[in-house]
Amino acid sequence: MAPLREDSEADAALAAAAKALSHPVRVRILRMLAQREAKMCSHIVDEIPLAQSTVSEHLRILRQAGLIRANECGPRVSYCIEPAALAHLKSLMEAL
Amino acid sequence: MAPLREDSEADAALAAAAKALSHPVRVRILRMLAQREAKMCSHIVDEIPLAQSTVSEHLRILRQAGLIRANECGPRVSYCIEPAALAHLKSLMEAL
DNA sequence: ATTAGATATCGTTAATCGACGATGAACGAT
DNA sequence: ATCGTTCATCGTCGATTAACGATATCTAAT
Repeated sequence: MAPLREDSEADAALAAAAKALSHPVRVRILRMLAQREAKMCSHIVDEIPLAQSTVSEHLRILRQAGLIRANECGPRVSYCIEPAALAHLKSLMEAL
Repeated sequence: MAPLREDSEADAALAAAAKALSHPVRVRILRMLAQREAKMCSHIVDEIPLAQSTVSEHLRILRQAGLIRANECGPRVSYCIEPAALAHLKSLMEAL
């Protein structure tokens, strides 16, 4: 029942998460969100010297990796950490 | 004395390490090296279905990121984990 | 000196990434 | 109904990545 190479899924999962963290701006965003509970997208854009569309793209990557979650409140969107995903990533790293 | 954005270096360091881990083959290589003490390059090539030059390139990336070390023994090269770098990476991850 | 084996490096190609401006969709306020 | 704000998506462009085969280097052995 076990796959031929039992670690290959964990390899892919860790690589995918690492890829999401492989850009300094995304690490910075994650750190921002880890400190305070949640942040409006516009607030994040204000603190990062990049175009709004670029920041939005980084947020999309973090979101698709499952590391952050978006909460829509009217026209605004607030982002927060997804604690379970972050914990999972940390455990994958520890297992190395 | 502290820089304006005190975390930017840690951001860059974590992003760089994550980038080195952002490919499943590199995760797999790191896992192989973490299990046994060291492995010959040829042994790694044998276990991975990619061209020798491609595996060598992945090894170079891991080496330049400081995560592994190469020991030349005659015409052979054996690779092993760089424990301090791995520990540093883990602590950067934990700090998230 | 030649050969064989083991690696690293080079050059190329297709694919992916990072950044941007422009546009579009959703919503609240006027 | 229109407007302004907020955010996501699209199209584009240059830069980077991943993979390969071919080639160069280095050493041990013959």
